[in-house]
Amino acid sequence: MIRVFIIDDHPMVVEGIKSLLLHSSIVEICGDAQDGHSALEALKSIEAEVALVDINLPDINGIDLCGMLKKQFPKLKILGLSTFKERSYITRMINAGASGYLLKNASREELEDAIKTAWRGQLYMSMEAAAILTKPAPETPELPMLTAREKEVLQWIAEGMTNIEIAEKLFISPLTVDSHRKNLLAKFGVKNTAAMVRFALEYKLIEY
Amino acid sequence: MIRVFIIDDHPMVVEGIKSLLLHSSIVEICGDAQDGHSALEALKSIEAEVALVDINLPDINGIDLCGMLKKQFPKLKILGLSTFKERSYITRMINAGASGYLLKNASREELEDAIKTAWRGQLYMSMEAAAILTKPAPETPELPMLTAREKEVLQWIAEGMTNIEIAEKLFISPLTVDSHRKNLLAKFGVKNTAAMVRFALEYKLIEY
DNA sequence: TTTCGTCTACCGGAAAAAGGGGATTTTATG
DNA sequence: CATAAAATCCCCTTTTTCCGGTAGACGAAA
Repeated sequence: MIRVFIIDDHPMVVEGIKSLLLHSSIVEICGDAQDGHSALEALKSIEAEVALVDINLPDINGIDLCGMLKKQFPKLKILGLSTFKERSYITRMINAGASGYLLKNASREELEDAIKTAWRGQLYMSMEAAAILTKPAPETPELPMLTAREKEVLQWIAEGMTNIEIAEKLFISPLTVDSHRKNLLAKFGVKNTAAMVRFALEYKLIEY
Repeated sequence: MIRVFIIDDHPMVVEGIKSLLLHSSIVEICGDAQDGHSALEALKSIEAEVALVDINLPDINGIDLCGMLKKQFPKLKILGLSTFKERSYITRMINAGASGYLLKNASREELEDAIKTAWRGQLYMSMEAAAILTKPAPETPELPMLTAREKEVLQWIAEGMTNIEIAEKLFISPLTVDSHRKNLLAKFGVKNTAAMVRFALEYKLIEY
C-alpha cells in the first residue's frame, strides 16, 4: 500500500480524496493537514510516501511548501493539486520538485494513476495539464512599445473621447490625434478601437 | 431528511460533500451533476430540496445557472459554493436567488448548518462571507442587465469585429447587430464602443 | 552631420459607427 | 390568450473612424 498524505485547507476536498481512495487496494491515506506548517510538523512522525499538496494554502503557498518538503523529506513524492490550469502554476510546481500536477476535477482513476506514477519516481501529468504544457507557442504577447504621447491618447480613447475631444484636451490638432490613433492601431496590430482597448486593458498598458 | 443535490465538476468535492454528510441524520444526497445542463435535466426527475451549486462550472456559470434553476424549480433552495471570497460573487449569487454562499473550506458543521438554514427558507452566510459583505461598501456601479444575445454581440465587438462580420457570424442582418449595439450603448450609458469595451472588461461582463 | 524617432500636421476617400426614429416576429410568462 | 420582452429587420443622416499616404520641426544619438 502506498501511504499518501493530503495537504489541503478544504475539508470537502480532503474528505473527497479520502472517499475516492477508500476502497483502493494500493493506496491508503495516512493523514492530512490544513496548512503548510502543520503538514511539516505532522510528516515528522507520519511516514508518508506521497503528498498531495494544494497550491493555495492559508499559510505557505504550495510551490514554496513543495520545496520545503523536498528539502526535509527528500524521498517524499509530491503531487501538486489545484483548480488552476495555468501553465505557470504547473511548471513552477514541477520546478519546485513535484512529481506531477493534478487538477481537482480529476477522476478516481486519474488520482490513483497519479499517485502510482509519482510513487514509482516518474512524472505524472494529467491529460489536461499535459495539453497545456505542450501547446504550440507559449504565447508571447509582444507588447507594443508606446511613446508617452501615444499612451496619453490611448488612455483618453479608452475613456470614450473622440479625436476632436482629445485634441481639445491636449491642445493639438484633431489630425494629430488621428495620426497617433493610426500609429497605435498599427502598433497593436488590430483593426479598430474596440480591439485595441481590449488588448490594452488585457496587458495592462492602460489603467481603468 | 433534507434532500440535497450537488452540482460541481470536481469529483473530489462531490465525494467530499457526500462523505461529510454521510452520517448526517438530517441531510441526504439525492444526486449530483458535473455541469449545468445535466443538472437541469437530472432535477426534472429527482426531487431535491436544496442544491449546492459551484460557481465555476464547465458550461454555465453558477450565477446564471442559479437563475435558471430558480425559474424552473422555484421551490428549490440554492447554496452557492466556491473558493472565491470576492464580494461580487457572493452578492451576485444572492441576487440570482441563492439562499446562501458557502466557501469550500467550510467544515461539516457549517455545511450542515447552511443546508438546514436554506431549507427553512432563510439566508445562510458563513462567517467569512458575512464578514466580506459587511465590510465597507466598495461602490457597486449598477451593472447593466444584458440579454444573452447582447452579451454575445458585445463579446464580438470587443474582439474587434464590425457589425457586418458579427452579422455573418451570427447569421443575422447587420441591421440587427446595429440595433443590439445601440441598445448596448444605451444600457451602458456610454457614447462609443471604446468606452463600452473598457466598462465591460472592468466589470467582467465579458471575458478576455 | 546625418540619421532616427517622435510629435506634429495635412489630404482624400472609404468604411464604419452613432443617433434618431419605426416596425415585425419570436418567445417567455402570467 | 394576452402581453411584455426580446430579437429581428428597416430607413435616414451625421459623425467618426479607418486607411493610404506625405511632410516639417525638433532633439538625441551615431
